Amino acid sequence: MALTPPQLHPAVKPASAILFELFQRLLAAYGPQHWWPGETPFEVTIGAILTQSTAWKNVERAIASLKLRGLLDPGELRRVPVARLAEAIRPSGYYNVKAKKLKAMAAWLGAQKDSFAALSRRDIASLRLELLSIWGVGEETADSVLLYACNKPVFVVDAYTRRIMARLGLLPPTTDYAGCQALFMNNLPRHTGLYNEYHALLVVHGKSACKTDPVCRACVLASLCPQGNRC
DNA sequence: AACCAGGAGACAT
DNA sequence: ATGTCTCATGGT
Repeated sequence: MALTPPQLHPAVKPASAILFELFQRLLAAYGPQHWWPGETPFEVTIGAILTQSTAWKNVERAIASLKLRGLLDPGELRRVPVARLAEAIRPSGYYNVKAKKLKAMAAWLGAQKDSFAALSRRDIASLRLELLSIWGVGEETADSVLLYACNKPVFVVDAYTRRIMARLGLLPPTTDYAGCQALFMNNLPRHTGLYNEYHALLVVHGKSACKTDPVCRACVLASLCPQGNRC
């Protein structure tokens, strides 16, 4: 094509500006979240699997149960029979599949010498592919481990992120994981601390009143919503 | 008392 | 490639 039509009106506000403003508002409204709730990178990783489609409250119970039984350790997870592991994580739901997932993760960690320090030194792209190859680890779980356990600048996308972005009109509702992740990573500086806090804030906001209301009142993102109060 | 949580794998289309 | 089903406890 030879010609690019002249821009008749100034381009819409760049995505980078919108995303940064969104972040500022969430931070001002909810405050720093200091995620991930977990004392060690290993515990973060276990939590990332246990929280799949599950309320965090139930995950806390499962993790407490693992601690109580001395199972919150990669070696112990490898040793314990799956049936007993399933029983231990029962409050988190889906305990049979999740027991298998924890086993798969523990086995892989063993091949990494159970060292998150070593993992954190590795290349992001190849590490992500390896995490995705573990049974039970999908994109969100892999990215949660990369960001919150390995301190990598990788943006985590979840159901809340998708819904909020769609309601703000920043993405089509059908946008896939990679597309949603790209919006953030291509328009924000690749800083671990920023991604850490941003994702946490999106989750916190997602759980707020805006969850079910088609039109939410007193929403902290009100001024960013295109048509009415729908974030 | 239905509805749903900080998803992912198996399987059909 | 995209859609549907399954997995399961506990809170609202």
